[in-house]
Amino acid sequence: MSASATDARSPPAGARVPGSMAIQTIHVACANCNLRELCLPRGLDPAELDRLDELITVRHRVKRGTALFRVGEKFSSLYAIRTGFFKTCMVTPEGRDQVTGFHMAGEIIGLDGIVSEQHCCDAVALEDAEICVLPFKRLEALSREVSALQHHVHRIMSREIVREHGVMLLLGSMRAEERLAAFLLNLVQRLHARGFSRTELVLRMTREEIGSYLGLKLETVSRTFSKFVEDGVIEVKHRHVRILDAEALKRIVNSPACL
Amino acid sequence: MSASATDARSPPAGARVPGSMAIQTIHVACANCNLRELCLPRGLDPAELDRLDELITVRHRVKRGTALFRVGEKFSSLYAIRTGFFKTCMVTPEGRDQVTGFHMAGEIIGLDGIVSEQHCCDAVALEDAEICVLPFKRLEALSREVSALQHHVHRIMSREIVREHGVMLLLGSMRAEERLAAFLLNLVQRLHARGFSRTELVLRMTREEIGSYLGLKLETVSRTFSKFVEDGVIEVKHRHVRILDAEALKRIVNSPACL
DNA sequence: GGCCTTCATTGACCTGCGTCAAGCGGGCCT
DNA sequence: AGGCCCGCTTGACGCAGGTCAATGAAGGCC
Repeated sequence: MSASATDARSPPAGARVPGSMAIQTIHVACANCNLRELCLPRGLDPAELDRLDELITVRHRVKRGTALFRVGEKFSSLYAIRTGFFKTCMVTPEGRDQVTGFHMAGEIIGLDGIVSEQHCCDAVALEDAEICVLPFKRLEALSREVSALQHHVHRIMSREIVREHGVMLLLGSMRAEERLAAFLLNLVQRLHARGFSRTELVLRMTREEIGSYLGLKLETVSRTFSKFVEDGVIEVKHRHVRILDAEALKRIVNSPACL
Repeated sequence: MSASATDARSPPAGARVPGSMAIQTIHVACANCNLRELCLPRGLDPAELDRLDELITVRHRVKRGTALFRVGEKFSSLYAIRTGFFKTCMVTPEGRDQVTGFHMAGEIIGLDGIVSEQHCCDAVALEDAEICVLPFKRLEALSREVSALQHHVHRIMSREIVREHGVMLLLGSMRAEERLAAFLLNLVQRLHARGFSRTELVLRMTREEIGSYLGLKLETVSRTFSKFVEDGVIEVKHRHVRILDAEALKRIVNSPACL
């Protein structure tokens, strides 16, 4: 069905790559990437996968602590995280900043830049990372021809909107313990979907970054961790966290707080 | 407290069922709609506009207090607000709820439903409203053919992501006065873009709804309004607000808080 | 018009989290 | 190996905003 929509129209200029894959830092085809189940639409047939591969001509490494993009930079591409861990954060004029998300392998970042053609947040690698560059103009062109891809792009954006709804709920109505419990459960669930343990995780971010994301101060994050340890819910050794009682965490999140 | 909180939000059961009394069909072409500059891509030529018009076969009225869609309902369409005012809100299992946005004429709601094919929040009219139904499957099909429309859909979703980033910043790092000042400035700016005064506005939502959106209790919202009135920054009469000193509000938002 | 429900305001008090400060341990650099 | 710095923990204290309660004002409904 995707094919039928494609003919008739003149192909957009530059949709096809002018050859040379020589410049790319890393060479991995989408078809071989072990994230394809997470990152790509399942419905793509091999021919469509090849076309997507042509689109992604650049993959590169981002060193820990460096930015993939920054506020105000011109938007031209989305980025798929192959390995590594990113935070996105906004900086207000007065210097306050706010972590708006943590992003791991298989996730797409850069969506904020589409609307005004420039990025409105920073994306900083919290550990050495590898990313695929998806030139947005060409992604749009291809998704006009491959409806499964088009729908996938829509789903990715919608998922980000829903995720942010969840963060608003957290920031707007939860107390410190609930926020941290929700945060841990969310992280470990996403890691589990990537084949990691569902009880153990290594935090890639500082207490201050967690606090910024959760609308708490770093001291409160630290104290809340200690509280959880005291209660036997988790074990913490620096950035290593082991969840001893996931049910207790879930109960904390769902606690009616008052009443 | 439980009584007042829940009653306020649960409209008469069944009032929202599509096709029932609250919702009636209206006939207005996009080409004649006075919101076309806000709602539609500017780049559309008349022929493309006609095709969009074909897609939007249903326009409805939604009565104040009734829901356009609810959590868990199957997603099939986006909705463009022609007139009226909506809130979107999430409800947690334990009954806490969180207003995630206020939406006015020219804005598109329902984007949350794309990812899982069901809505994950409620959209409730805060005043009698008229909306255009955009069947999403057909919108996708048309935007595969009209690239200006495709890009517009992407921009709308990106804008929503950026808006939510802003709310996260607000919820995560601002104090009560800053939140309310930012809220008022945002509202009046959006109203001004629709031809209304830039100094006067009528709040369509209760103090409790404002509080929910801003992560504050209704008493705090009320007190903060009173504080602003005392300081001569605004005048408040019930839901009528006049901004006397917009600069002061801006200063409050940008205040370095401490230091 | 009068009643009733809902919304808003204000006061008094309480508490969760922020603030400030001190100390400590690990990792990194030379 | 040693030292330094950064990130983390913990304690003491204060305050912004939450909680509880009482009162009043406005709009809908008969």
